Amino acid sequence: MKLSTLSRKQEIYRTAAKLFKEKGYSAVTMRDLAAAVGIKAASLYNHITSKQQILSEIILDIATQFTQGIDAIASQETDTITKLKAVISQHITLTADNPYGMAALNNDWMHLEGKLDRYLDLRNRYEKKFRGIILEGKESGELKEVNTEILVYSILTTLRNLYLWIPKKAELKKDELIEGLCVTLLQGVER
Amino acid sequence: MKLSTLSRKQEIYRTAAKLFKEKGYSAVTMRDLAAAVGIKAASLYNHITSKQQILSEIILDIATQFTQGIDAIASQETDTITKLKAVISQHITLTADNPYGMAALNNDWMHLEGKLDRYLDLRNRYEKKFRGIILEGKESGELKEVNTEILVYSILTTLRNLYLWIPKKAELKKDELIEGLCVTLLQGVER
DNA sequence: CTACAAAACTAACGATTGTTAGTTAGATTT
DNA sequence: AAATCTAACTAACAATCGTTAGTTTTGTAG
Repeated sequence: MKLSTLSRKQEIYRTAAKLFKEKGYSAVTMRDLAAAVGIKAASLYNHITSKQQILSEIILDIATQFTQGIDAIASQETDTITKLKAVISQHITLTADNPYGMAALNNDWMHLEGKLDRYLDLRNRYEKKFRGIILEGKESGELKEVNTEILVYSILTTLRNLYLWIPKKAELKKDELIEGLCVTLLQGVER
Repeated sequence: MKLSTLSRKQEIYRTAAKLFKEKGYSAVTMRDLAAAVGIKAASLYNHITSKQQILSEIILDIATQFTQGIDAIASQETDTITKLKAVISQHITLTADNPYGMAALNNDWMHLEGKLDRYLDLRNRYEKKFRGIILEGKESGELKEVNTEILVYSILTTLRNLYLWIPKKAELKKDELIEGLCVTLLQGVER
């Protein structure tokens, strides 16, 4: 019973994330979600407590993973390029694991209401750590003297939007993807 | 009267785009929009015909500009790097002109309903032209032999999401931004 | 000053929203 | 067999949605 409850609950979360990606949080009704799961809307409430909570759970779960991951990477004692490759690799791994959740995180975070501050904290912490890695690399001479903000924006945007693209290119092996993205983002494309 | 009607209408469109960026199309009610403009919801309909039409107008206007722009760039008789710089420059210019509209285009296109096919046509045409420029550059040896799809994804994603970032960094002069992005995207950051 | 049109208003409509209450079928435990 | 529990159901709620109808205010041209 505990097992079946849990799997039903997780089925609801997964289905919700998928619908949120397709239409956005606000456009998905509890009746949409229920139909996709194969039950009536009221029955959802035997497993979840509110629409809000579904969104919060999806987003904060992923955001926490990212923040913990970059904390670990930033505190490693290696060169900047290695750290950047680890960041890229983490993004690819977590996105491949949960592309629908990543979509919700990117597009629906502003509907978090009660958990909004918590999310923004995690997001700021992540960005600060990432910027720290970049600054370190510029000081050590490993990175070019490009405008820091442009660089941070450019890399983070590419990584944050991987969810739009990874599911469609499943044939690309993860290792090739990591390698290809590292070359493109770090070494550029101009010969 | 024609003048005041037009400016009121355009005020509604601009305000709508701004609200769409903040909360997404579905979460913005006609009462929200009316309040932001300073009138009652019913009064909006003296100027516009439906919520749908506001979204369609905002998105298709920008999408058309982008497609026309890349058609012109692709048919130029210059090297690939020059064309790519022109594409980057166009993105920066159009985004700076209308960052809220760019947000709607990126996040709310799936709510276009009747005009969805038209939008997808424009989008596909744009992507094909862009991919064509990339392939040309690889054939001529101007670009490295990186996976084409990774490259197309990486550059287009960065450019499409400039709206998230340009308004906050207004102090950056446009020329610096173009130069900085070209270096970052084309030549990479690794020394 | 009058006439007319543009643009605001109030009121309300039918539909849909998230959610609650109360009930029931079926499985598990005692 | 009786009791309990889980997870589904139907029905309905108050609120809010986009939009329409009808009316009043406002500004301008003759």
